[in-house]
Order: sequence, then C-alpha cells, then structure tokens
Amino acid sequence: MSNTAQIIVNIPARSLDKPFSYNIPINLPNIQVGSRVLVPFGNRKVEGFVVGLADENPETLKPILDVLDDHPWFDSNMLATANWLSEYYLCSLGEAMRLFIPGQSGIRTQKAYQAPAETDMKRVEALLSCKPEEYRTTLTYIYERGLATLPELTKLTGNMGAIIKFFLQHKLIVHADTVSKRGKANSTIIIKLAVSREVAEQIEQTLPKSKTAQRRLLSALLDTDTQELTAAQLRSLSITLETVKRLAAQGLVTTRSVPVFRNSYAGSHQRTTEVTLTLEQSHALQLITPAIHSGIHRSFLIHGVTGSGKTLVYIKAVAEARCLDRQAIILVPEIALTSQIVARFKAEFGDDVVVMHSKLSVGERHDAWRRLQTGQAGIVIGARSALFAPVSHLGLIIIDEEHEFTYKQEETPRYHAREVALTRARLSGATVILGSATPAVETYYQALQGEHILIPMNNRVDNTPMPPVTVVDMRQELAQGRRSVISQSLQDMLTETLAKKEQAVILLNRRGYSTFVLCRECGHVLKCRHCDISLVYHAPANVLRCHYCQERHTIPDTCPKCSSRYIRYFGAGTQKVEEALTALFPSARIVRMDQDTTGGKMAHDRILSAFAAGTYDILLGTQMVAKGHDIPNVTAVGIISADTALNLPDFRAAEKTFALLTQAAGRAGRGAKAGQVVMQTYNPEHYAVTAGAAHNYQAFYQEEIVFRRQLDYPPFSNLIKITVQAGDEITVHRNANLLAIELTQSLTKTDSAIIGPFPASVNKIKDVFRVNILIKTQGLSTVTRQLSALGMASRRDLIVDIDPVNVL
DNA sequence: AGCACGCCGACT
DNA sequence: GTCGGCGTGCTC
Repeated sequence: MSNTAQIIVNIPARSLDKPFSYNIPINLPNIQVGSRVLVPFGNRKVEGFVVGLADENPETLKPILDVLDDHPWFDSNMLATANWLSEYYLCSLGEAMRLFIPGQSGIRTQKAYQAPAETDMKRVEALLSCKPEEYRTTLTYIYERGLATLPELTKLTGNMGAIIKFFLQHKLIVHADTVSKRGKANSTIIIKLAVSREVAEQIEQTLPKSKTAQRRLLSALLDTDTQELTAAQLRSLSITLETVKRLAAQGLVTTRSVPVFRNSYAGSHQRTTEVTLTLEQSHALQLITPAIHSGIHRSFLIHGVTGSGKTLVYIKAVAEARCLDRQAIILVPEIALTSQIVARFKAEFGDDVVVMHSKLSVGERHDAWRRLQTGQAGIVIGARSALFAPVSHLGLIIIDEEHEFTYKQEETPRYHAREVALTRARLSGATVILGSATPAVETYYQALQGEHILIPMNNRVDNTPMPPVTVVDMRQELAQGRRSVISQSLQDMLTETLAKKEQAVILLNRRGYSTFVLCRECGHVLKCRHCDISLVYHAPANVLRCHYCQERHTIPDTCPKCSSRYIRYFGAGTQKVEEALTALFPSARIVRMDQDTTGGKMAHDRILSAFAAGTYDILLGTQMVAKGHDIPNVTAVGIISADTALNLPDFRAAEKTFALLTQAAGRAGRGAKAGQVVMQTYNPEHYAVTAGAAHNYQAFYQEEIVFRRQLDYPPFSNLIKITVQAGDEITVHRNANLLAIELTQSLTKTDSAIIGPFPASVNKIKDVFRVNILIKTQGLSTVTRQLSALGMASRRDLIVDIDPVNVL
C-alpha cells in the first residue's frame, strides 16, 4: 500500500507546475490516481488532483484532508490526455487537468480564523492595550465563536485587513478556511403518493382552481401505475420542487432520495425511424461501423458537400457506439448556430443527450457532467469544451465542420479540439469522425497520407444540383463606368428574386474594409517581395509594411503592374452596401446582421427567425449569414467582395476564402426552388474564387497544397507563435529582439526558421504592447521541449501558441 | 495565486 | 524613531 500521494494543486500559477507529496491518512480510503482531494497548502486549503502514488517518508508531510468525489474524477485516459496536452501545448499539467472539471474548482473556500492552540491571555491584553477598541471586539468575537469567517468579521467592524494581519502576525489567531464541496448531488428524488387513489382524486377535485401546479402534480401521479414520479418527469411537466414541498406539507405525497444508477441507458433502444440511406451514406457506415466495434482507434474524414446527409451518418454511428454501451462526444463549432443538428440528436436519442452550451451556469455544467459520469446520459453535444466530458468508455468522437477555426482555443491552454480529440480517442481506443464540406488543408493532406480514412460524399440526398454561380469581375464593372458596390448581375438577380417574392442573402466579409491596397483597374494587390503576402497600409506612418518580414515600402502613385492611377485602399463597409441596396430597391425590406447590430446571441436568433418567417426580403451581413441556417425561400445569394479575405496577410487567406464562398453558395436553393449565386471579385482568376464558384474542392486543394509546399507552411511544417508583451513599446521590441536572438542560437539544430519579430496585427491591447515571433519547424516536439527547458512556458510576458490559427 | 518575510521612504 | 510601500520566495 502506498502511503503518499503526488498531487497537482489546482491553482492557476505556472510556478506551481509540479506535484507536491502528501501523506494519505488511513481514514481516507480509496484515494487513487485521478482522485480530487482537499489538501492544506501554505495556510490555505486547496483542491488537488492525485497524479501518482508512492512510498515516501510520511513524517515530514502534511496529510490529505478529504476526498471530493466518490470515485476518482480522472480515469487513465483522461489523465494521459491531460499529460499529452500539457506537453504538446506547453501549459502546466494543472491547467490541462482543469479543462476536465466543471467550473474552476470543485470546492468553494471561505477565509476563516480561529484561536491558536494555546493563548497567553496576559500577552493578548498587552498587545490589545495600545490598540483601538475594534481590535478587542474582533478578537473577542473570534474567541467566543471558536471560528469566524471573514465576511462575518467584515460585517462586524468593516474593513478587517489591518486588524487580521496584526493578529496573524502576533499569532493571536490562525487561518482556518472553511471548505464546501460543489455539486454533490449524486442522487435523484422520487415522489410518491402518500394517500389512497380515492382520497387523492377527491382532493384533486376540491383543490381551489388557483393551485394549478398542485392539481397537475396530483393528476400526473394518478396517471401512473406506481403512483410515483421521477425528478426528470417532474421537470418535463414543469413542476417545481416548491409545489412538491407544499403537497408534502399536507401529507399527500412523500419524497425519497435514491442514488443514481449507472448505465440507465443500457437496454433501452434508440428510436431511429426507418429511413433509407443513400448509397454514399451506407458506404460510409460500412467503413465506420467495424471501426467502432473493433475498439481500435481509427479516424475518418467525411468530405461531404452541403446537403449530402452527413448528420444521418453521425446519428447512425453514435447509435452503434451506444449499442456497445460506449459513449459519444459530438463537437459543433458554435452551439447557437447549429441548433438543427442538436435538435436531430435530441429527437433521436432523447435524454441520452447532454447539451453543453457555453453559457451554462457552473451548477448546470456540473449536472450535465454528472449525468455523463454516472451513465445517465451517454452522448454529449457541445462546443470544444465538450471534448473534456468525463466519460469512461469513450467510443466515438465526431467533429462537425472540422475546418472551423472556433475549434482552436484562443486562451491558455491554446489547444485545437481536433488534435486533442484524435489524441483522446487514440488513448481510449475510440473512433473519430471528422466532417466537412471544405476540410482544412492540413486534415485533407493527412487523409491523403493515410492518417484518416477518406470518405467522399459527393451527392446531395435529394439530388438537387448545386446552385450555378456567376462570377462578376469588378474590374470590368469599373471599366464600364459602373462604380457601385452592387454589380449589374447582382442587381439583376435581386430584381428577379424580389419579383418572385423569394428571398436573398448578401454576404459582405467586413474584415476586409481597410488595410490592403489594390488597383481598381487591374485588380493587382501590392505584395511583399519576400513573403508573397499582402502589404498592409499603416496610417500613422503612411507606409506599406509586410507583417511577416517587417520590410517597409513607400506607397506608389501608380499601379506597378498596369500603371493605372486608380490605386486605392480598398473597402466597402456594411452600411455603404445597405445604402446602395436601399437606393436600388426602395421597397425591399432589408435587414442587416453583423457584430454591430447583433448585441447578443438572442438578437442573432431573432433576426434569423424573422428573416426565415418572411419579415424581410434581403438579409445583409457578415460571415454569420453564411452559416447554419437552411431557409427554403432563399434562392439568391450575393457575395459583395469574394476576395476580401484573400488579401489578408495570412497564409491561410485562400483557405478561408474558399471555405466561406463554398458555405455561402450552399445557402441558395435549399428548398424545392432552384437557387443562384453571384460572386463579385477583383480576382476572378484566383483559384480560391474559381474553385469556390465551381463547388470544386479538389481544384482548390491541388493549387493550395503546392503553395504550402513551396513556402513550407503547414502541413509541411508546424508553426509556433510567441507573443512578447510589455507595457511600453521600447521594452517590448527590446525583449522581442533578445528573444529572437536567443531562439536563433538555441534552435540551430532543430530544422527551424525564425520569422520576425513583427508587431502583432493588434499591436496594443489594453495598454500592453505585443510583438510576435513565428517559428516554422520540422521538429515540433524537439522545439517545444527546448522552449520548455528555456522557461518560455512559465514566463509571464510571453504567450506561446502551438499551431496558431491566427498568425498575425 | 496568496501570503509571508524583508528592506527603504514619509509621518506621529 | 514607526508604518507601510511592494519586491522576492515559498507553498508537500
């Protein structure tokens, strides 16, 4: 038997990123690796995670105070995943483990104080004699109560800081934090009728009309065979425990608490309505099903066009996993924009599904986690955080729209859900399904390399064709003297659509409204000679600058390609487009949707449902109008400037553009009526635009992969972004330069290139200046280990981002 | 992260 | 002469 435990304390500080040893007292049974415990730490009490057991000399160690859960919270797969995550993404083990628990901590502590073991009253008097009266009142209060919490004391005499400090210093009191466990609801309640049916019926009749909830509860109880109702049934009847209490007070019902049983799903059957699978769907399942049954980790990439029926494949795969009594995690990019898929899973699997919103309260999160942990539910759908659900028999992870950038967490730990999913699944022998109409270039490359099994789904379920796309060359428009942001073709399409009483969606990628410089005559965009990346206009200095290599260029008067003088900073904001539309179609009902008009998620939903209900004719907005919804009456999609994202100084610009165009085009003609799409662009011959217009992923990929290979961008390398932060501009640049030198020296043997330092695109946030350094490497694990050894992970003025999604 | 200990300026 | 600033260092 081991007598000591290695424990990671749950305190978010890099300097605590090492295990501490504690004595396991004999009265605390069942402390295992993975247990959450309460330990004394300094003069505080904190939550700790047991990561190892050993035999040491327990004499010198403090003892574990308590165990927080009945069973260890972390199983070996979760622990291994956390370990991997902390090494790969260079965060502390504690930070990685914290991802797996609901909320920040499993305990709530309150500062409290008590008398020390021995008190010398003479000394106390001497010390108090020269102090104000509050000192005496406070100390008396603590001594009389035996223990007093800080809020109590504050109420007594106001701000306590100085007094407490004085007492502590002179050892008149000692720390004695009080601790309460969170979410210890490991049982559920059963309500039973306490009187005979006849009596109950009679009472139900005679209850006053006003007590509707009580009547409903009684009649629901009478409707059952056993005269019992569960808490879940109560919830579905929307009867609160308050009502139950009232009836219980009258002696009509009794309640009892029963422990929650594991695997309540086992044996019950999913209600899959018999649907005929398409050939592609059943082919996909023929590949996936054996993998799920084998219990050997495999990963699949379903490359399926919009409307090819990926969701049904997901549902069938989840059903397979559930039949084997293994759990499934389904990740969606943003729960608010994907309510359709959630609804389908709910309809299919009912209470076996747990939905994780980002806005769940800590308590609700706890409940959701607990339902999974106890086996009351076996399916979790949610954003990336659902990946850390405490399920012990993981069988399947699905990542829908795997190319979405929301899968990357933009604060520490900066993990990518796809990578973590693959790792957790590998460690658990689970299957992974990645799904997308426009897979990330990296993912598709991996699939072609055989790392994932590629499953193409090229046909729509209903065999409707993809909408035809008209590409409008805005240079031609200008040549013909048309200066409006709305091209002739777009205007014609809208006229036609409005005449037919159908609806249109207009997408404007707002992020492009500034910065880059473009020739309106030939479409040429000024680029850096060394980086093949668009130059960015910097207003204060009035220069063009490359964000990758820092080179400065003066602004030419004429286009270097065609010598035209129509060289401009390009941009058309949403408002400008709205004005133009109103001028062209005065009677059309137009609604604008962007970050400015949607205050919160509700506004977003409200606008969309109003539009779906036909309250508006034209929906104009940023990227969010391109996602998720499926409105049959939308037959026209217009894209104002298909190429704005192309000109961002980002090596993923083409990929982002292509995905957005494909997604937007997919909005048209989802119902019985045929759709059409107009894409306006200054780069009609760019492969991201032509491939997007042709709905042709292959064409895009073939071009893009060549570019990536030439410049050694991912998937042919890994990137690491290090952001240097400082309060003033001089320091930040000095530190960044020093760091760059240090990196150059220490990474010479690792096949890495160092790019920068260059100012971050947002170079000052909340008065902190930011400068980036990029490392492009072929030996990621060696480099991360070195960075770790150099102490980069614990420096507070640095942010280390492995595989950054945003390199600017 | 907290909270101690510890070494230098403005006040009774 | 003290109170109190927040700079380093430690927490099993």
